[in-house]
Amino acid sequence: MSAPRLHPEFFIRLFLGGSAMLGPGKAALLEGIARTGSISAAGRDLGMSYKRAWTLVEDLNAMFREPLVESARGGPGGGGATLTDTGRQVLTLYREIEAASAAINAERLAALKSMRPAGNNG
Amino acid sequence: MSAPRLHPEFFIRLFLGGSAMLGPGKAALLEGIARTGSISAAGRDLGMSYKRAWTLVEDLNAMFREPLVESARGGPGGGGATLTDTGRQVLTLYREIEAASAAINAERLAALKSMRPAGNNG
DNA sequence: CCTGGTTATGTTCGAACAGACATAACCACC
DNA sequence: GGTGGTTATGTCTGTTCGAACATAACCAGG
Repeated sequence: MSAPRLHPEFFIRLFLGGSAMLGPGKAALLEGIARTGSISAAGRDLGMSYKRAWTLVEDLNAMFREPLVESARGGPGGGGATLTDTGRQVLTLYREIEAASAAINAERLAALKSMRPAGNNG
Repeated sequence: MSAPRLHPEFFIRLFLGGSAMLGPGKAALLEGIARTGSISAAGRDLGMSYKRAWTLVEDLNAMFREPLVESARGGPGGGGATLTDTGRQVLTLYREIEAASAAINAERLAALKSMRPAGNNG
């Protein structure tokens, strides 16, 4: 196993106006940063390059009035990154949206899956 | 205006196991076929090439036990395509999932949008 | 002062993908 | 029998996207 493949059957991508979009990748990255305290560590966990992780963070910080991630070069451990209050709020809202959608549609999703060919269920 | 830009805010992509996924594009295509009775006409409406539309139809037909689209070459009007019962069911379920998710998360989505910079609402 | 781990950026290469052409088969209709 | 509109496929090409590589700045700690 390489990246802890998030399985969900339910991928939600939010379009917040302009080209600002928020999906599973950015949410997972925010969560990884909250957990590890580092952009690069979060990126490693998710199997993405530091460059890509950093680019996503830049996108995230640009798409809200206040940044979601605060970062520091140097210092103890070489540096690090943490979620701001706004970052935590956005992540929480996204997770709630995911969970609520999955819960309210569980039956419909099961109906769809029951129409699939045998042996192809994930 | 080129393609009748589907409303968005809320894009849901379902992973049904294996590489089978169902998202807004395929749903719109199914709807277009139901409306126009033709793959190419539906493709034109959505601003996609016939090739692409046909490829998506092939995918859709392969991912369920029964085909979602039935097509005929030649005949009145040169040919055409229609949704099967399965096709209508799948489309209906997907639309219901979209609607239910949007409804139950309207408030959370508004909260997210309120955090965006001014003048960038879509 | 040197080292190590991190943030921050630029550049380059390859693969995946979408779009544009091109063609053939099919059949009601005139 | 030709025409027209459609389904059905293949090929090619340009573009986009990610991965990989390379560097630099930064600073606590030994």
